[in-house]
Amino acid sequence: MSTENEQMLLADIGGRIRAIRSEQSLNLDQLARLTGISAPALSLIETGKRDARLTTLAKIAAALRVPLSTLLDDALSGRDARTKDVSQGYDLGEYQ
Amino acid sequence: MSTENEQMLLADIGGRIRAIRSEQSLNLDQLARLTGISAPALSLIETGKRDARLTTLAKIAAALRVPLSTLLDDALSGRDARTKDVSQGYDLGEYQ
DNA sequence: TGTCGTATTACCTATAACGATAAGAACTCT
DNA sequence: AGAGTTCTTATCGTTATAGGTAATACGACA
Repeated sequence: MSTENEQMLLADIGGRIRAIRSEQSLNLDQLARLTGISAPALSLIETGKRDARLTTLAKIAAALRVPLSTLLDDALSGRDARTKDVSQGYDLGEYQ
Repeated sequence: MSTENEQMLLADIGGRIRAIRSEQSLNLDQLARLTGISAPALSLIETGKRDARLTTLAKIAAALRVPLSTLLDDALSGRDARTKDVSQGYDLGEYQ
């Protein structure tokens, strides 16, 4: 998986977190205390510079009181999943 | 956030991945080649013993051709998010 | 210009993910 | 019992997350 797509995914989800946080008028320090994640770490995640772990995202979702799936909504992950390709690369034929 | 809840979250999502993989009649080696993630790593994730990174989950979702949100669907993250508590702990009053 | 609030970036250390490989368990066949 | 397939567990090396702290932008506003 190209690092480019990963960057877009992280930036997309980070932006979504920031949007929700802003809606709730929380600053990074406040969210840091609510989640137990440091403000610098949150900043990296929101700006798409860090590839957070699942439980880290779950803490953020819980603090923002939104379902985890909302954060990932449909980020460019399995986009076009059912329709066509997965932007090349994943072809069973080569292996099985 | 209690480690107990995290374990349940990881186990829940891992089980969901395994279910989808089984539906598609893929074994761990095949999924490993599709994702670029090693079979042992996939095993740990599916059994809830590893806290995977976001891009790792995205690779799995892409290989299984399902949206990322499907994997997390409503796992016990922001469950009851809008209704009541978040199973204690996250109370703005204490901080702001 | 200076200050306040907020966010970013840069160190550091500890912990954990991840790949690779190998070894072990479990289960079904003949 | 032995062979085959699938999954699990363990160990090792590399790399990245995450917290802490401090320093550095970037605003707005008096």
